Amino acid sequence: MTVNDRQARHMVTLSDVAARAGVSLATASKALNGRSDVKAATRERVESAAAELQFSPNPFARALHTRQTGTIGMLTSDLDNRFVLPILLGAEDALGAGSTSVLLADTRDDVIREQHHLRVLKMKRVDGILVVGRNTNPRPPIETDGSLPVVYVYAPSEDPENASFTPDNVKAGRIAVEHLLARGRRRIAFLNGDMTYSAARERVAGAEAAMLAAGLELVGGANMYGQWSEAWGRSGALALLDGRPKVDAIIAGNDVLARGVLDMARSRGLRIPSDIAVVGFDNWDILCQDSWPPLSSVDMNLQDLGRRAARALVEAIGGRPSRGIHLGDVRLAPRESTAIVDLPEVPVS
Amino acid sequence: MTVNDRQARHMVTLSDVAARAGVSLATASKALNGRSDVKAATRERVESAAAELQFSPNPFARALHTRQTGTIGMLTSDLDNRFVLPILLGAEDALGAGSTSVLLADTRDDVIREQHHLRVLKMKRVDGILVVGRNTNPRPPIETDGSLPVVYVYAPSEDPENASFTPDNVKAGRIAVEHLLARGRRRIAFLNGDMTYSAARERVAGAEAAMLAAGLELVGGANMYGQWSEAWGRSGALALLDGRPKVDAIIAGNDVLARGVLDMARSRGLRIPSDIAVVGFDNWDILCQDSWPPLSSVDMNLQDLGRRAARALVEAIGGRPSRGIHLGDVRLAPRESTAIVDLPEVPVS
DNA sequence: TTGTATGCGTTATCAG
DNA sequence: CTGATAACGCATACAA
Repeated sequence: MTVNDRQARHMVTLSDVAARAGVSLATASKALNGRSDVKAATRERVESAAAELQFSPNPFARALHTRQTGTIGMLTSDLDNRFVLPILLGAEDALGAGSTSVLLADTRDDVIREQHHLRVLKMKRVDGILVVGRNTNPRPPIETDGSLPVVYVYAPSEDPENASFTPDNVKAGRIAVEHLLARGRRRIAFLNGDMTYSAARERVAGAEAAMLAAGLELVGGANMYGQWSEAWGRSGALALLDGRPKVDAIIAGNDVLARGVLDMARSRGLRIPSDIAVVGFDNWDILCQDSWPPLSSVDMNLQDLGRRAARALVEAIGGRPSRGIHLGDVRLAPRESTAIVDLPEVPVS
Repeated sequence: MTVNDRQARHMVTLSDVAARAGVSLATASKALNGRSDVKAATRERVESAAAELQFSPNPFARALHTRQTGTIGMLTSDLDNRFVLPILLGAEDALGAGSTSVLLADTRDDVIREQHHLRVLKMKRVDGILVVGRNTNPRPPIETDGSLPVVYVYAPSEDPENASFTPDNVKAGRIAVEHLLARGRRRIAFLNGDMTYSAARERVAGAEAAMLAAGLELVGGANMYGQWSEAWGRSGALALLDGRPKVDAIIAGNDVLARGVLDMARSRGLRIPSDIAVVGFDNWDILCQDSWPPLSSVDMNLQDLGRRAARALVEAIGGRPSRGIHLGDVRLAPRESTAIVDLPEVPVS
């Protein structure tokens, strides 16, 4: 159980395999790595010897030579953030399929900690680094000597030369509107979250553009910013529900806000979706799937984003770097809060 | 940017440091590692030389020798699970302070994947493994040859000889009741989640014991099991609210259920907490902090649990293994849903 | 096609 | 106190 015991335990090495196969160490190495020319029969002998001994090459001895560690560093600014999880999952997914593994480092959004972890990751000789932001606001690039492949996810790098993967928030806003229009809604309001988030600004921009394209305007305009809180969702909704013109749909800047909107709408005696439709963003299952009623939401496809970013990193490590901002696709997850209902004919405004 | 470039880049090695300090390789090594006796002046020279050259020892060369990799594996059955995050965070916290880093592996709760990842982790020569379960149900131990230190978190190992860290769900149930009793509530019901979860069974057991200790009984008994869903929270609450005797407090098996209870209570025109108090478990901020009203909840202290487990693993790696199930402390996070109010005098039952 | 010898960057064991 | 020197496990020119 202790380290000493493990040290004592003889790990089977390549020499053991070679001995068992009756060949030299070099031949065993070549056979196992598919190098050079090795007689098929010999290779077979070596391989079965390796299998019988359950040989697994010591990655450190190998790394000493190849300078490839089969490990990438994941620098996340805030692990305790629901958005990083699916990204991490996707990355782990894409990498784990190969044999590269993920070294995790949480910086707590702290510059000092970030530099510390960066140093540690470099020390561990990671093959590349995935930088995961806590929101989609562009962030300053990490300091490297340029020799280490880096890919940014969620929060893109401020340097457009770097490779970044971030969700398409503009499109997200657009498809929210298009979904509601398709459901026959016309008097749509956009209750937004914190203005300092580019996600908030881009989502409403996309929504506004889609409304314009349909010859409509957002009820209450495009500047209903507040906080990412249910409380603001409730109070914002209250203002909208009591205001004029009457809205028949509210797009909330994210699912948390949408929950507040649902609560307030119900408490005002409105039926959802017949009186008013509600749609959120992020498609956070815990908030959407089982709310009253279940909430339609735009899914930002974060897992896929993480997967793509990880793949790009692997490519970069392989010498095929990518550049620029890659927008991740998004899609709407329809639920009861925007279900089709027979709407009464109402004159516009 | 490519691998070749990096290979070309000359990494400063210990010989460089030694040369610059004008000492031998061996002396430099000793000086830097505080080994053996080295003259203070010499050590100083070596250290400054190392600093000037920004020397960082190649961990692979080192691992080749010491058999210690400074890396632990984290085998999580379900990364996309809110409970693993704080645990991971705590572990990362405890480990990152030293220089051990975390190799992440998500098994998707799949036996095949688990074995695969286990193999990979062993191949990468991790110093130890932290196994994080998706719930607190005991799980079968992972297959190792016993030479590798393993610590189980959240889901304890079925083998009592292994080291496990799991939250104290019994105590959690108890303090929920004690909190409500202290707030003057007497007719308390426990609306529970999925019966197959030991967390559900233990929480209600703790609650029941605490009621008994106060000479009371749970309204509706200890068997109101259902699902971990808001829908069940709503329908269960409906039954309780319309039933007899009238309850003045509902303990929900977790925060999700509690949200359903809140929704239903409000929709029945009840005021919270004056008419009825509600308390949940897990203290999931997104659900508790900003609900209507904010929800009191028992915090399972997962981050601390992760931290403790990680420390135990480090100890085990150092040759001081621990054994058995360690219960993590829990505490109540009071919010408005159980705030003190002037309760009307009511006869019991 | 196979084997020999050498080096990768450290640490550890000995002599000096 | 310091310095050669031998491992550690593997990959690879080069020789056979």
